[in-house]
Amino acid sequence: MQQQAFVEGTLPLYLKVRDQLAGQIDKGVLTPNTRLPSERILAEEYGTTRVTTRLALAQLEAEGKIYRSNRRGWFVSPPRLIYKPTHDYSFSDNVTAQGRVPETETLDVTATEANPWLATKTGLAVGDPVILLRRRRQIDGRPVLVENIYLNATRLPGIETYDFNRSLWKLLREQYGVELKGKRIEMYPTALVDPQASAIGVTAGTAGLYVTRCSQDGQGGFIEFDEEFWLHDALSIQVEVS
Amino acid sequence: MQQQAFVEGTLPLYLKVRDQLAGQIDKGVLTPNTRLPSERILAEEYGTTRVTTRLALAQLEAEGKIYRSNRRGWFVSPPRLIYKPTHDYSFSDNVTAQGRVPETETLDVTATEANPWLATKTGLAVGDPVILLRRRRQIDGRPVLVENIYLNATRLPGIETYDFNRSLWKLLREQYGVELKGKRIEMYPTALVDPQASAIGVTAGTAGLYVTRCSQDGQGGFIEFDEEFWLHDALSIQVEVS
DNA sequence: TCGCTCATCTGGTATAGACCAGTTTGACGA
DNA sequence: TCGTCAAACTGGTCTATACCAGATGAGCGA
Repeated sequence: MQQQAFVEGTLPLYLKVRDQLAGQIDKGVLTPNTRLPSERILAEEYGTTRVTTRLALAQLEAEGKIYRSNRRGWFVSPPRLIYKPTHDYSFSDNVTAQGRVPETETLDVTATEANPWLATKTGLAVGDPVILLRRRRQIDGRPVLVENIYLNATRLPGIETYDFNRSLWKLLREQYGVELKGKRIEMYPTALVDPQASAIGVTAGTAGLYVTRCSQDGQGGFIEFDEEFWLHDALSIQVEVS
Repeated sequence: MQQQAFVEGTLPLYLKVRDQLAGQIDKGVLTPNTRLPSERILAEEYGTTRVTTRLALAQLEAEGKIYRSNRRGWFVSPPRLIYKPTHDYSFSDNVTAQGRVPETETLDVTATEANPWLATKTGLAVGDPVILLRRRRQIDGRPVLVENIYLNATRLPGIETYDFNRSLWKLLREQYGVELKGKRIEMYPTALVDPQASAIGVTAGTAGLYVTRCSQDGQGGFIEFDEEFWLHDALSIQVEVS
């Protein structure tokens, strides 16, 4: 992306503070996952108050340059994970391939039924049995997304008995002989609200990216519908068409 | 997306205000492009201060439910434009097809050279001649994106003389016989900073989506590299793979 | 050595003001 | 009737302060 044009002294104070900190990040003085000085100390350093300092920090957070860890402080954001939704099937493989450490936790598994919203998304009938799987996934120890996975219980009998802390894609292939083919992906930026915000451990209102993915097998049968809530600074999406 | 779970009275005040306003929007009491009451009036209504009220408004803004117009007030966001980057070539056609009114303004056209950053993105050599075209695009009178388009000046001689307030894709096809084929798309959520923020007419720090698109013709030759800065609440992206 | 407690540090939420800079509107005058 | 201009109103920025709740780490005791 282009650099911000230099602007003279009429720049608001909170943007001057932003520019100072952004400069230190870009120059590498502050490296990924480094903690910034506390808000009170920054306020004193720049001769202003916490409120104004927080404006500057919120700005950097919105740009994806820093993130906060609940009541522990502000940290420099690591590089974004490159995510190719049309190619990547395995979160773990993708994270590992980029030299980072993935982790997946299953939050809960529930047997339920398709509601009207899910029915329109998947082509199921309202009331069809589905398994709802909620997982949290981390990169280098930082939670970056939570996901709700709706599985076609008719097509995948007994799937709720397996271990979900591994690649779902491999499970489907090895246990059910399913090869995922077609995908319909939809995404837009939004803020994370509860319950997803607390599941990731961020405050409500943190910027995020909402991604849904509907997968089918080779015959066009519905297999799984995936709803992902990402931290907005954690990923960069790439799509190639030819 | 899922609804936020109901939480009891320990909810912070600014989230209660958020929920009240969000309810009015969801129920249709407040309709798209309606102005909200002013911050001072909302503060009085909810028995709190402007700072807290602004927290609630910022939260709704982050969710994409409302947007602000500089010193004119807060407004309810219209529906997101559905954008299929792999299929859609024409902004105008896409907006029109969704029953809305597009508008394109050319900000400036500059003859320049590929810098190292552009060279890696496009495959051009550093110093190769390019035309930089900056445009602003609106939906229903609201600016929703600015874009920097880098055109291959060698491949498209004299292109700087045309009218750019129309579809670039049609211009390329009709005047140069170019059919865009391959595309490499990259996008991530970030905040808009100057000069893009002022070009759209929002304050620096407004949430946005940064999209780049590199297009080639049928022979794989580089045609144009497009850098788009969208308001984050203005679009929903859809990608289909089979 | 290990576990617990508690002081201290962090950000999170909130109040109560102030002044500034664009936008809008309505009254006034030509 | 129409344009002008000033008042009123909007959000934008900022100060100064307060208290809360979760995270942390030092130190104490078993």
